[in-house]
Amino acid sequence: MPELPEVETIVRGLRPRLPGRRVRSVEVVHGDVLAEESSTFRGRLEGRSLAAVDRRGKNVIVALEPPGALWVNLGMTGVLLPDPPSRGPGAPTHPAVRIFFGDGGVLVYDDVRRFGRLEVLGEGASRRRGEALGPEPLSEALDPARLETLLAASRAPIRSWLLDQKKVAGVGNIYANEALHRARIHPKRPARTLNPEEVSRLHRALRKVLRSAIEAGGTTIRDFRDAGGGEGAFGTRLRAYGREGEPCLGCGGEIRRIVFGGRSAFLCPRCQRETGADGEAPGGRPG
DNA sequence: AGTGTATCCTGCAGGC
DNA sequence: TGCCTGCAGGATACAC
Repeated sequence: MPELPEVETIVRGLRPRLPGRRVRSVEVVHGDVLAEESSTFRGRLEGRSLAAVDRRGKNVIVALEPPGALWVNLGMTGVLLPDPPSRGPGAPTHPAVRIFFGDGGVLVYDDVRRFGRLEVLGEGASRRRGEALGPEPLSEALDPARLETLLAASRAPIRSWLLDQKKVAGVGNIYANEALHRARIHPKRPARTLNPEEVSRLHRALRKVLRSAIEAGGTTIRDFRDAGGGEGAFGTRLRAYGREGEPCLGCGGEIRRIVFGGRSAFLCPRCQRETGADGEAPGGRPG
């Protein structure tokens, strides 16, 4: 569920609230969200302090003291709620892990489907985990030249390429579709067939859509909540994702849904041609 | 290397 | 109202 903008929104909400707090105890309600044994997880966390909150791709990283890090991948429906109310609006509905602090507060990991994963890593393992992910799309590390080089190495459909966290970190199905629509590139185009102009458009569209979504506090389709339990406002600004049958805001054509790679893709067949767009010979060279 | 499929789970919308 | 099917912001493992 949460992609880069949603995770960034969560991280910004947690940042003023977690650093400096010491873990007194950990309650594991559903051990299946842990990448390790419950006892191991608890033993690694209890007694340590939370030092900082950061994001890498779609992961929340809580730096620990003594040094190490709690990595949280939110899966489809995971949320991190600091000091939530115990009942009423904003209360956890499916708590999986509760981290109790010495000051009497609590951080709840709540996850309806329990596809999320929490893991406490040492410094080295945490660094290696970060290095295994592709560059951050909003960082200087991913300029158009770098993107072009990376794309040239792959025949995968561009939408699948964007979803691969080892290629670029943080892009999920919503923003992959949104960026491709804005860049007028068909989701199935093999990555290596994008010409420099298209790569440039994709680079710009990706950054713009991610930045705008962060500004809006992310996209709430159904489950996403920020650290305060609030919803993201970007849903009303989606141009392709989830708009099957509705008019394309660019040309008035009809947004269509296709399925490949096991996921829905949304596109405007007029703005995003699979072949022959603008006479640029997208779709690849014969041979 | 890339693709299709299955798996982990629960909830919700839509059709009947 | 109930039952059924399909679908969901993710990640991974497997066979081909």
